[in-house]
Amino acid sequence: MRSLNATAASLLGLLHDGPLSGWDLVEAAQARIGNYWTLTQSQVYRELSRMTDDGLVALGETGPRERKPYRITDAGRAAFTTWINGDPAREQIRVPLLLTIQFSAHLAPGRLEEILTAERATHAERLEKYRAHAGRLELYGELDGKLDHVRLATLRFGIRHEEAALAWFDELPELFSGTTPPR
Amino acid sequence: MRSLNATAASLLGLLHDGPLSGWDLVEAAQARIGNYWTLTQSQVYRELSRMTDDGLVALGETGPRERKPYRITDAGRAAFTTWINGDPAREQIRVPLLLTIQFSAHLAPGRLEEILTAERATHAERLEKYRAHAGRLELYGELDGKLDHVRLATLRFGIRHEEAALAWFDELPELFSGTTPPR
DNA sequence: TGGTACATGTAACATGTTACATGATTAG
DNA sequence: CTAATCATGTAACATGTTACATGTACCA
Repeated sequence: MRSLNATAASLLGLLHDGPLSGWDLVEAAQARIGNYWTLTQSQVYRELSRMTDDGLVALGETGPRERKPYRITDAGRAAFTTWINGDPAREQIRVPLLLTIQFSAHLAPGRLEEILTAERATHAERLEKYRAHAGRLELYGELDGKLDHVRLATLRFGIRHEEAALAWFDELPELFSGTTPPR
Repeated sequence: MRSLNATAASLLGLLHDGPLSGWDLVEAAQARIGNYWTLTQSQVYRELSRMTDDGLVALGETGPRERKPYRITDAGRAAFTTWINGDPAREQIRVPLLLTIQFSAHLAPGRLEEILTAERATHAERLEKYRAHAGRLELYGELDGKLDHVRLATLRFGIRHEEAALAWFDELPELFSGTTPPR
């Protein structure tokens, strides 16, 4: 049996909480793992039919609006458990902005500053979004005593990284000013 | 004319400094942009033959060991300039470890700690590597007065992010301990 | 009754990964 | 002379992206 890829495994992970249609899965993935894992609707349907062939999920009765709920099978649960207990794959590192900087000698005058300003703004927005979300989690956690640690942990990862990005943007002018930093 | 992808554009960027063979390009890419952009040897040869067809690079005389130097053409330079002046693409966010955490309820006992320890170590190693590299750059910069700002800037990005990662690893136990952090 | 959100899916293509096959040159 | 490194390339496949086609149900 072919081993799972991270995207397929994530869908199985989401299906542990109960049957979901392809559409539901896209929504759930966006909400639960969308901050650090992207998948498209197209991929979801592809993985679902593949996993159906492999017996990892099974199709339920078609509901209203052609809704087709998938549920995880025992084989699916087994495959998922194997996958999750393996070593996580290496992080993907793909930062187009750093390519722009690497080759910034070829930029039109003023263009670098323009790009940096725009990029900094999107990072600042993301940070705000994460902080607001984390704040809501903590608030509800205090109210009902059931803090969603897992969600909070992944959010904190995003927060740390966005803070790092902003700090970097802010030290950039100094780096480019030509003064060798004291050691 | 089809527009460039970031990988092809990077190769053109590297070719601005003079003709390079496919092999050279793999090495150069690894050294210059490998910290935040991955490409395989296979991709390099594919992009080179595509760009040759499109007239963006041209093949020189075969040298020793079947060495085939490619040089950038005027069309290549034009395509590159257009590409680099465009908005950088969105960052890729793919963090398998966060999937592991999201679904950590399904981990075998003790497995989460094991994984976190291993992951933290690889981040710590990367941080050390980046710091050492940045230190060398700064040292040479002081000696000959020509500090490589661009290289240093991209390294600092990596350093900031690895520091963020380590700080996150270190706050994790507290997050999981169940105490709602004070606001 | 008409627009919006729900819902499924395919097609075509781009990009990325892994494995393999082949030969040239150099260093020990 | 032989192992390592240099060097090119193909094949097969996996994954990701974009665009399109189709139809359903709700709600204003």
